[in-house]
This record gives sequence, C-alpha cells and structure tokens, in this order.
Amino acid sequence: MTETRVERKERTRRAILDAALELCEDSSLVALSLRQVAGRVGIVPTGFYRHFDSIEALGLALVDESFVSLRAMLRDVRRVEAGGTAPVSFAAIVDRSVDTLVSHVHAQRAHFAFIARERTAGPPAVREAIRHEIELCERELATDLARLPGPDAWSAEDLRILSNLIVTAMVHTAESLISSAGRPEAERRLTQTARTQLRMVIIGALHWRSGQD
Amino acid sequence: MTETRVERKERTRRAILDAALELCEDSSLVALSLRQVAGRVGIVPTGFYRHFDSIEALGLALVDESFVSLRAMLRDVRRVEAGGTAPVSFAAIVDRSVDTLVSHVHAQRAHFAFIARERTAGPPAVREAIRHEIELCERELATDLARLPGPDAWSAEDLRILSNLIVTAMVHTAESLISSAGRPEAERRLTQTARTQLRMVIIGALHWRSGQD
DNA sequence: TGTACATCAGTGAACGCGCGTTCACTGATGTAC
DNA sequence: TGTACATCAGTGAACGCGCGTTCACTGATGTAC
Repeated sequence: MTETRVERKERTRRAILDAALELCEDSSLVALSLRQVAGRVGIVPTGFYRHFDSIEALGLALVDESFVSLRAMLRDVRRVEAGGTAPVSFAAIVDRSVDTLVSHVHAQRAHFAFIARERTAGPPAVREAIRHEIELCERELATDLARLPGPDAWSAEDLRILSNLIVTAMVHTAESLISSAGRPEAERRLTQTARTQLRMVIIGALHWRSGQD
Repeated sequence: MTETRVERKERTRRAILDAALELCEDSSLVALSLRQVAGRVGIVPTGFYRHFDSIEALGLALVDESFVSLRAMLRDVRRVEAGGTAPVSFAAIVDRSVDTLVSHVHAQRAHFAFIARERTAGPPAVREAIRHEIELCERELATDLARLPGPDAWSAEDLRILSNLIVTAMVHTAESLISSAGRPEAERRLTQTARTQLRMVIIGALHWRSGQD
C-alpha cells in the first residue's frame, strides 16, 4: 500500500476544492453545481457528499483557504512597514506595500479572485464569512497604523475609518488587477493609480486632526 | 377600449422589469430564471420572449434604468456643489453630498442594490455595461472636480485617479448602506464614516502636488 | 359606419437536459484477535 | 503471521423537478377599404 485511506481521502478533498475554485472562476459559487465539480474531479456526483454537505459548505472551506493567502500578504506588507531600523518615508512604504499586493495577487490569483467575487456574489453564508474576515483585517490594519509615527494622536474611531478606506481601496485594486489579467499596460496603470490613491489618503490622514467633528 | 395594444404591451414590459428587479434582490441575475419572472408577472413562460430575448437582455435594460437613478443622484450632488454664489467650505460640500447619496439610496434602493450586486455578480455583458457606466460617471466627476478651487493645478491623470478613489469609496458606501437596511444605528455610523473618509480624501488631495512623482 | 383581413401579445403542450438527493451496493483498506 | 470482521470512499440506478426553447394556436386589437 503506497497511500493510506486517509491520504487518499484528503487528496480527493483537495481535488474538489481545486476544481471548485477553477470552475466558479467564470461565474460564481451560486452558479456552480455539485455535478460539475464531481465531473471535473472524476468521481460520481454522490461521492461529493463524502466530503462536503453542500456547495455552500465547500464555499466556506474555500473562504478559509483564500484568507490564508490574504493573511500571508498582510504579513508581507507588515514586514515591509517594519522595514529596517532606519526611518522610511511614507511614500516608500506605500510603494512597497502596493508592490507586495500586486505580487501576491499574481501568485494567488484564484484565491483573491474568489474573495473579490464571492464577497458580493456568493451565497449569503459565504458573503457573511468574507465580510467578517475583511472586518478582522481592517482591525489588524488599524493596529498597525496606530504604531506608525503621526497617526498616534488619532482616536480609535478614526483609525477604524481610515483602515476601512484603505482596505476598500485595496480590495478594489485587487478586483481591477484580476480583471486586467493579461494586459500588462492596464495593470501597470492600475498599480500606479493604487500608489497615488494610497499616498493621497495617507497625506489626507496626516493632515487630519482627530476629533475635529 | 380603455387601453391600446401598445400601452398594454408596455405595461407588461414594466411588470417584467419590476418583477426581475425584485426577484433577483436575494441572489443575482445569474440565478434568476425566465420562468420565475414570468410566473411573478402572471404570464406564461413563453410570453417572456415577446419582450426580451433572454434574461441577459432584460439585465441590460435594468442597467440602463438603474443608471437613470444614479445620474439623477449625481445631478443633485452637482446642484449642492454649485450651491449659491457664496463660497462654501469643503466640509459642507462633503456633508451635503453624502446626505444626497444616502437619501437617493433610500429612495431608489432597488436600483442601487442592482448596480452594486450585478457589478461583480452579474452575467459578463451586464458587468461590462455597469463597468462602462461607472467609468463615465468617474469622468463626469473629474470634470466637476476640475471646476473647484484648489484642484485647478492638477493634471488630468490626477483628476482621474482622485475621482476613481471617490467613486470607489461611494460605491462601497452605497453597498454597505443597502446591506444595513433596517438598522438605523448601523446606517448612521456608515454615513458618518463616509463623511470622514471623503473629508480625509479631499484634504489629502488638497495637499497633493500634481506631478510630484 | 360596416366588413374583411392583418397583426401580435399571450397560450399551452411538448421536448430534452442537468439538477440535488435517496438508496442499497461494492470492494479495498484497516483493525482486532 | 493469518483470519474474520468493520469501516467507509466511491458506485450506479433511480426519482421528481425546474429549466430554456420549439411550435402551432387563439382571439382581441388595429387597419384598409
């Protein structure tokens, strides 16, 4: 025996997740059928039930998986922010953060596309799971921002608002990057747009006095 | 005869559009069937074809209709910006613009929800139509911004980037408003968040020197 | 005004198809002794 | 080590259902004369 029963099951489960991620790329989870997934994996439709209760349950597993990729990106961004011990300009932080975003979107295209798409198009439970994960990311970002010089005088509420704005802009950038795949010129332009927007936001935030309204 | 044949046909067409707008509210156009729509309207499924070739064609008609609502909102915002002849603070413009957004989203909930949802979840042709309309809105906004004092030194590219950022943030706000329907406290908070974000962005933009990179 | 004909929104039967789910099953892998 | 039994991933037939689309139709409305 070259493979245990457990390993074989795990391999099928992986194949189901991969097939689903690939198949729903042209539309959405809500348009994905259990039979399509089973067909792609090479098992009989009923075999699907040995692994997931429904397409929705599969979707929730894909949310978990996709956010592993997204959090890996955030860790990389954080490493950039921390940088060396030398003080770094905000512009440099912005540029390197955007570069990190772009390279992770390339490397984990399918996961980022999944989040961007199912965030609004998925089954309700999946949408809710994604909304929740994004909210957690916003909180993490708020914590990071609080450590930067300048924003330290801000209220918790302002940090939340700023980090919501940044996350929104970056999710939007990721969506655009994905839909511009294969058009390097469009992609370069989008990257530059994201950099400029992030700089504008940071500049606005630096001139923002907490509690002024 | 109290109604001509043309009028009767138009009435059925309207009923189809309204039924579709209502039915796809819990999921998406891609999950909407011709039979569901016909059933709701009270005609036989094949009757649908007297009005539209397919659900996708219906979707494109709904895009047109929804953007009529959205443009009505933009006109209102523009009226606010123009204001009287007296100079007005940016903060005041921002507050009144956000108020206008909120009241239009309330008044034309279904249309705004349709755009927000189908923008990413709809059939490809519908997504593309919405993307195109939003791009037109961004250009209009850029033209408006160019008229404000302060930004007049900006490059066309910077105006495009700024207006893209504003539209993104406002689309996101509209999405959030729609999903917080019936929770006034959440809505109030979102409105305040939108105001603050828009102010931060404007402040950032005012301190932005065109062509600095 | 009256008549004969044209138009066409809506009908209703029928089709083949892919769907999710049920159920009893098979046979290789794993375990207890 | 060998045997008897348990587990369980994957099978395959069957089901009822809603789907989009075809087609020939009906009968009220509209038009030409």
